[in-house]
Amino acid sequence: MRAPLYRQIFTGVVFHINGYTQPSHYELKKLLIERGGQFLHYLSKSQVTHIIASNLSHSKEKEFRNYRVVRPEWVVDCVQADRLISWHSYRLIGSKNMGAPVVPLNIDELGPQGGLAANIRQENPVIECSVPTKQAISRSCEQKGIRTSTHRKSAVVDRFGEGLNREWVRRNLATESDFIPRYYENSRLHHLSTWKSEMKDYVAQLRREYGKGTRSVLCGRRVIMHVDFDCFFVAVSLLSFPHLKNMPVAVCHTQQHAQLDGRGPQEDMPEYFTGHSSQIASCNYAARSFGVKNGMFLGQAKQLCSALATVPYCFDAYKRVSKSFYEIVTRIADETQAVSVDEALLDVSDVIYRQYEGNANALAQDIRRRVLEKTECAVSIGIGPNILLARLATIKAKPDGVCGLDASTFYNMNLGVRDLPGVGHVVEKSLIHNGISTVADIRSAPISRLKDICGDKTAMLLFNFSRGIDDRMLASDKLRQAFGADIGWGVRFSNQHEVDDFILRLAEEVCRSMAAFNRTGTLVTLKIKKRREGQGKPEKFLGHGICDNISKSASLIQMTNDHVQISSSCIKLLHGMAIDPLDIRGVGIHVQQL
DNA sequence: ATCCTCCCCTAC
DNA sequence: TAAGGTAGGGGAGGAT
Ligand SMILES: Nc1ccn([C@H]2C[C@H](O)[C@@H](COP(=O)(O)OP(=O)(O)OP(=O)(O)O)O2)c(=O)n1
Ligand SMILES: [Mg+2]
Repeated sequence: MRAPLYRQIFTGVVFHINGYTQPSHYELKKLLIERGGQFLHYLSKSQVTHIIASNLSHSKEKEFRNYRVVRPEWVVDCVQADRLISWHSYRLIGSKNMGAPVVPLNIDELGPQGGLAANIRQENPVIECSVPTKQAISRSCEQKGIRTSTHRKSAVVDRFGEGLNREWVRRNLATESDFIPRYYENSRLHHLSTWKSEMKDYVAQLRREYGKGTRSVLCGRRVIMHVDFDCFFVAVSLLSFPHLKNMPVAVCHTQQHAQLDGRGPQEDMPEYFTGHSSQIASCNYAARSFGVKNGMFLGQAKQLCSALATVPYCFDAYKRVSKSFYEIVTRIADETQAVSVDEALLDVSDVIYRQYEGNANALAQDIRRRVLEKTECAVSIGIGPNILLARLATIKAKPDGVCGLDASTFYNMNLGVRDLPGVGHVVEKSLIHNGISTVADIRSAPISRLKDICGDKTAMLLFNFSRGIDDRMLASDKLRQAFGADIGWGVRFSNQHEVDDFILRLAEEVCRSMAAFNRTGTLVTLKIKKRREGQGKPEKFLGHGICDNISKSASLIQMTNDHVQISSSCIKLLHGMAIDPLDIRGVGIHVQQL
């Protein structure tokens, strides 16, 4: 075998060339391959390490946003220097000069070729791909704890005036060692997700206790009920603040809950830090009459309703009330599906005949009375021949009522597309863009057109929904298919070590949860939220702002829920992504193939 | 055809 | 001060 003619400087580089280039396609390919590079004729996103292009169309730029896109001069200069030069100053997309180093290629991802390691280390000798040990982390935490003037924590990099170096802001960043438990304790969305799983389990347990068998589903007309608390968080929190009951009220995080303790703002603080971007989890109907909505920022809500009162979260009480609620409905219904902490679907097809002479309304009022007596909170109930119509009936039932809905009444409701479950703001927009804004419009559109707009499955679902048809059964207790943890708040890193540290802690979180359910898996996915080029301070304080989402997955050799294996695999995945730690605004770890 | 990877969307 | 999580349905496009 002959020795290669050139030093194999491009070993491990898998490249794809896009569009017209100078030097030509052919010349670049020759230069790269002769020196150990691997050429992909078609872009394979999982394999490619570099995309070479001189200019990109708008859509290609979007598509390639998360890849190393370099100008052809990089190849020429590497050849000239006879070594692999850092690609960063040859970036075609994004800033040409980034302040901080970017992680090297992940050599483990690229296969067994031996020659690459030396090259990579040359390209960036500082950063090693390694899993921090427990000891290393506790050591680093000890260091963080020291607050003498000589050992002060180094400054956080604050490029966008987010106030990251204010003492109280710093204490709430993801780099703090107790960040994850503290954050989870206060995150409503985390609680919402956790409770959903817990309530599914609780329903399964109650059904065993109550001796409920699987319903003989196949035949006959169904009667489905959709039971949902009215402004759940507010209703429960107001049990502790009954004097506010008739005022417009919202549940949210804010220091000031002013009307409770009479305190005003602490001191002169820019608006960005004073709760204007606190989200309203739930607001009552008095507040809604001003246009206030769940999920809205407090600042915006206050503009609509200056008298809006705020009350704090009472997470323990929400869970307590929810359990009481599920005890009541699970005992009564033939079949129960937990939809969320405050919402259940019931199949009552048999029980209304066995105990209520076919009077669904009487059963519904019975449920409402029992829940009110037990929890002091109101539920509304929608009744229909299927899940869709029961859900839509609930809209009419609220607040504090019951409503039945059949297909013919549904036809006359003149609903907008957004009212259908499964149509969110994106699908709504593309439907409206195509001249379809109401349920009646969907009904008169040919299925082929719907398929073009929103894909086969969704089109079929909407086609049926628009005619009041929904054959879905209540979800039986299916085994959970995935475990994950995502955090997109307070995530600000100043160096690679902090990122690796956080990934280890997040992996521990996922593994803890898997162990609790006695489950293992083989497919690990790392999701990163990366600040989009050109974006500065997020709209929400310490939030993720507008990001590109990047995910990469890896198969493990064997089933596991071991955090060392999972975090090390994630750290390898991260190093294959070429992301500046300063741009990371969110991290998620998921395990599947359980 | 069907699977796999890397996404996007929705709901609470 | 704020606490923008997550499971599951689904699609595009390449690999098998
Ligand atoms: N953007 C949102 C939506 C909901 N929730 C929480 C608080 C709600 O109280 C609970 C239940 O959500 P619902 O959609 O059922 O809303 P409500 O129960 O508050 O009001 P209603 O059901 O009367 O419309 O979930 C939240 O935190 N953030
Ligand atoms: Mg509700």
